[in-house]
Amino acid sequence: MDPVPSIDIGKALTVGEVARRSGVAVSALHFYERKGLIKSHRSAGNQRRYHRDVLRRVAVIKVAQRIGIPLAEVAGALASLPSGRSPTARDWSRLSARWRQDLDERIHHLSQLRDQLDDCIGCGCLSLTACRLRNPGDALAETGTGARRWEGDKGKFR
Amino acid sequence: MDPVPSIDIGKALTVGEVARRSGVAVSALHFYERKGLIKSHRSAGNQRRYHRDVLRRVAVIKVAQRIGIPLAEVAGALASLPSGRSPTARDWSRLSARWRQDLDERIHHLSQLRDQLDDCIGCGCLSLTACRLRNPGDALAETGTGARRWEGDKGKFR
DNA sequence: ATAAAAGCTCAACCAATGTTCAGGTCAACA
DNA sequence: TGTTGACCTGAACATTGGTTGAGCTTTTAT
Repeated sequence: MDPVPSIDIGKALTVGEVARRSGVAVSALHFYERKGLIKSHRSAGNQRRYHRDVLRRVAVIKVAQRIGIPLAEVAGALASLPSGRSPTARDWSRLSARWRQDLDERIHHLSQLRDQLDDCIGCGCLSLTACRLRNPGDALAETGTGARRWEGDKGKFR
Repeated sequence: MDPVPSIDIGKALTVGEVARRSGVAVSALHFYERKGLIKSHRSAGNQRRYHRDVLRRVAVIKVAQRIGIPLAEVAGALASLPSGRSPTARDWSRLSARWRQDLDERIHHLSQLRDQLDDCIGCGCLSLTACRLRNPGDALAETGTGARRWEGDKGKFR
């Protein structure tokens, strides 16, 4: 077996390996690192080496992205995890429950919008005074200055 | 070949007036014009003057934005309208029916995602092989290279 | 030993939706 | 007539989530 396993490092992963196994591009991993979502240590020759738990972290990132959570928020959430250890099922539970709420609100928001649109298609009004579509603020508050949320996972032209 | 405004021009609107009455910034109106969503003619001194129907067009734009239709698509839709005349109730009906579909799909998409998330919160797995959240493609196809859709109307820091 | 593959950094660029600024002009009111 | 507020253009900047390229180094395979 392994003659020199000081601590179970379990073979660090290179950036290319992480990219292949997680399905995100190398450039994206660099980017996530700059943004503080993942960490690496360096080889003697200054190349990135990742602990295996990075795979789970990237998985969390990808799911959060699909839900529509901006990276900055994911960064905060991941930072709240005890560093050094891999996110456990319990950690994931905590994060995902929060994000689920977010998702739910978004769905609710869109559903209300759809209902208003249905009304409006009927009346065809776009009336300045009466149309609820044109006059938000009752059901749909313009909730301050937040990051934009994207829905789709498109935009992967390759 | 237009000696005098014979037809009821009804006092053209300045860009400031349109901004105040439509609730969008002057800079946004310039932008919409560059993108071909609205048109203006010019005063003797090269200032923009708008026909009143611009207000209705801007209303359509704003609603489309809330629904999450990218401007380029709105531009196409507005261009398909007989130019020169204001969008009628019937025009609006046609457009909004299409956009409603779009909205519906988006809601559906998000709902599926929520259901998957619910499953996953329960199991806490994020399993590489089993987790549907991590392995899209069955219910949620990564549908090609489309424009991103935004949900919120935030990001108006002023 | 050497060549190819993979990795490094930094900068520039993409798309979408605008805003802000600088420098100059126009229009309306007193 | 003068002043002030509204308007003009063009360029640069902002945000989010990355990608692409140039130029150079490290690692791996033959």
